[in-house]
Formats: sequence, structure tokens, C-alpha cells
Amino acid sequence: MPTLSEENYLKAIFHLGYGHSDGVSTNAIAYKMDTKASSATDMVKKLAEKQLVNYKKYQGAKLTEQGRQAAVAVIRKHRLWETFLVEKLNFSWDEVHQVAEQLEHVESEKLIDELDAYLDFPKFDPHGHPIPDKNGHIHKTEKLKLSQAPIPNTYICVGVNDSSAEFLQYLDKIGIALGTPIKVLSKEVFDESLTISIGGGQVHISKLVASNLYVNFNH
Amino acid sequence: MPTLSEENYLKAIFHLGYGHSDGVSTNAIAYKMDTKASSATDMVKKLAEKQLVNYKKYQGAKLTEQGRQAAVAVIRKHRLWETFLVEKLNFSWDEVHQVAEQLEHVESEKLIDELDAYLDFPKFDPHGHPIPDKNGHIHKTEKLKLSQAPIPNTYICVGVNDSSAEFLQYLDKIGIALGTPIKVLSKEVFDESLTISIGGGQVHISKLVASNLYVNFNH
DNA sequence: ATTTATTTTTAGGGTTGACTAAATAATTCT
DNA sequence: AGAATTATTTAGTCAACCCTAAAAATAAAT
Repeated sequence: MPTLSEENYLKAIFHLGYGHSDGVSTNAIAYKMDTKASSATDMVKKLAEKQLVNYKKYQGAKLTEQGRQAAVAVIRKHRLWETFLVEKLNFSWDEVHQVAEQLEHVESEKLIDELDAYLDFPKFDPHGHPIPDKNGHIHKTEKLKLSQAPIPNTYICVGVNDSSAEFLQYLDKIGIALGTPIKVLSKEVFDESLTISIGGGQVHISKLVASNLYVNFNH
Repeated sequence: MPTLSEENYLKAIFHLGYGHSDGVSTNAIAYKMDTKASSATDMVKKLAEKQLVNYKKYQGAKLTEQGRQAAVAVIRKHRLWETFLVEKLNFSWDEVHQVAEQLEHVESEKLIDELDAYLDFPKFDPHGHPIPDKNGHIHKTEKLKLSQAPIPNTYICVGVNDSSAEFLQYLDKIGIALGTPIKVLSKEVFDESLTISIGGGQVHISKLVASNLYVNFNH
């Protein structure tokens, strides 16, 4: 069984390596884990010994299948707990992360199975992220970044990339939640900022914001 | 904030010292924590430095008010989680302890407040133990050990002293749950074992079992 | 009241996961 | 290519929490 710290590193490596096929640099890991590169090197070595990552000096770390399973299991728990907090305990989507970071490490297969059932087998967490199933399979969904969506057009917000409280509170403020229809009116050529319409009101958002919003075609 | 390990020691000292006014011996703490006496001494010193216990060499440890508050807060969380597991996630009373031991260390005031509300402010956990309130107050209940109850008489099972899976599964087997009426028919003088009647059937239980069962008068 | 047994503490280590500082490899720039 | 920069690793520490073995204090027994 991975330790708490190992689980956190595995998660970090999973997220950093998602979609890429090359190794994740120790520097990137250190940055994500808010620690020093030397600590990341140490941990990566330990994970390699435990067959959770493949690691060759100066070439970063890549999860093994075993490591991926462990990482995805933690992510599954994280997202199920986030869903629980929002659906049952009146948490808002900007409050869940910190608490789920702790809950995700609780070890009990029955607990997570029952929680899954209790929540009626949710497919997405409160940020629109897919919840891996018991076998570690992650349902791929069609979605695109609002920053890359053709305009003019109307979309539905289906998720966020950045789950920080600051970003989510900003979205609350301008009226964007999961499921909100977003009508993109125009894009500024200079800075790629967008003018969008939400529930009647008109809002101007930066490219950075648009690139952290996932949308789907309205069909 | 106490560390995870400190919280566990505080809990142990609280339980061991409950009702007594003298210090809890390091040996007793070590036994309860399943570690060595030297480790207990180390930790007790650390807790003393943090003003969570009063400690004088060779005289055991006593919780300070601050330490008691911390211990009770953990116990409150433990019992609320146990209640959640049984009421919402189909756990049986012999399965909850291990998982609650982990959940009790999750740190979030909102989480525990909301959980409390979600469970409709329960007063007792699945083993009949009182759940401390937010202010650390523990509701004292009238109850007596079945081993000390006058006979013949009929009682209601209101709690257990031993919450181990083995004991609870034994109770399941002989048909005792919280709220079960227990009619005590006779006591054997030799070993203080009891012949009791539960839901029609007649059962013979040892003194040890009887001393781990809390009952109330049937009124 | 000594001796014996038990409990508790101290001394000295081990492991995990972090750190700083220095060394080495890889990359980028000119 | 050679120099400068950046990334990565190594070496040496540190704190938390545990351990074993030995010493010291307390309690029990004769």
C-alpha cells in the first residue's frame, strides 16, 4: 500500500503526465507538490523501487500500470467525496477540494463502494471531471476549451480546468455554473478575450478564463 | 493543531482516564496504543510541552482542559462518522470502527457541522455511546452494566462497552442489538454467568459478556 | 528493611519525508 | 563548439515517531 505522501505524488504525476507519453520531470512534480526538486527526486526513486513508476535519471518519471491504478483509485475517491460534499452536505464547488484532499486517503473498499452507490453512481464531480469507475476506467467525454470554441455560437458549460477557489468564486460571481448556457458573441483579436452572454447579461472574460472553461455544443 | 498521532494519544488518555482523577500511566497508554512504553513517554512529554496534558515523571499524564477539548473533538467526529456509516452507507455496527478511526482525523469544521445536521443531530452512536456536542459536552446517561443489574428483571440494551468486531458479531449471533429487551432469568453463583431471555429464546452468557453490555430499566 | 519485581525513563538508533548546499548533467545561447 | 544557464541529482541534516537495551525509580514480597 502506498503511503499518504506516495499517493499524493502518484496523483501529481498522473495529472502532469495526462495525455503526454514522455516522463514527468522532477521539477514539475516538485512545483505541483509545493516542495523542492531534491524531495521529488527522493520520492520518485522510492516509487520506482515500489514499481509504481518507471524512472531513469534525468528522464523523469512515468507511471507503471500499477502506479496508474493507484493514482486513479485516489482520484476516484477524491471526486466521489467532492460529489458527496456538494450533493449531501451543502458545500459549494469552491469549498470541496481541501476537504476531499484529506478524505481521498481513507482506506476502505466498502466505504467507497457504498458511497458510490449512495450517490447513485455519479459520472462527474462538481467541477465536471469524470469519476473513474472501480476498474480505473475514465470515461472520455467530448468537450472543448471555450477559448478554442468557434464563434459565434452557444455552448453549455460542462467543466472547469482550474478548480481553485478563486476561479470558481469568480465564475459564481459572473453567473457560470455547470450546465449554464454560454453564448459567445465575439472575440477580441488583440488579447483573445471574449464577450459572452449568460442568462441575459453580457460579460467580458479574459483568454485565461476562457481556457479554463470546458464547454460542449448545445445539442 | 495536534498531529494525527497526537490526536490518537489524546483519545487514548481520555478513555483511560475517564472517571478517574489520577494520571494515566505511560504503560497503560502504551498498551492501548499498541506501542512501547518508551514511545508513550516520548509522546507524553511532547503533549506536555504543547500544554495538552499535565505530566510529572513517574506520575502519569492527565489531560489539561485544552487537551480534553481536543480529545473530545476527535471522539465527536469518530462517533458522528460511525453513525453516518451505519445510517447511510449500510455498515453494520462491527464494521464501522476501523473506518471511523481514519475519518475522525479529517479536519474541517464545516464538514463535521454539516454531517451532524445531515444525520439530524444524533445523540448516540451505533454502539450506544453518547456523541459529544460542539462545545465538548457529553450527555451523561443513566445506564448500568448488565453484570451488575438486579435480577430477575427485564432491561433494554442501550450500549456496549467493548466495541470490537468479535464481541459485536457475537451479540448479533445471539440476537442482541441496541434497543433489544433482555430478560435476566438467573445468575450462576459460581462464575456469575447469566441466563437471559431474548425475543423468546433463552441464552447463557458469561460474566465478561454481561459486563460489556449496558442496559437500562425498562420504563 | 532489604531484596525482588515491575514500571518508567533515558540513551542511542532507525525510517520517512522534508530541507540546503554543492556537484553533475542537460540544454540553450552566442 | 564552448560558455552560460537551467535542471537534476547527491550528500549531509532535521523533525516526527517509533524501536531496543540499559538505567533509574517505584512497588511488592519476604
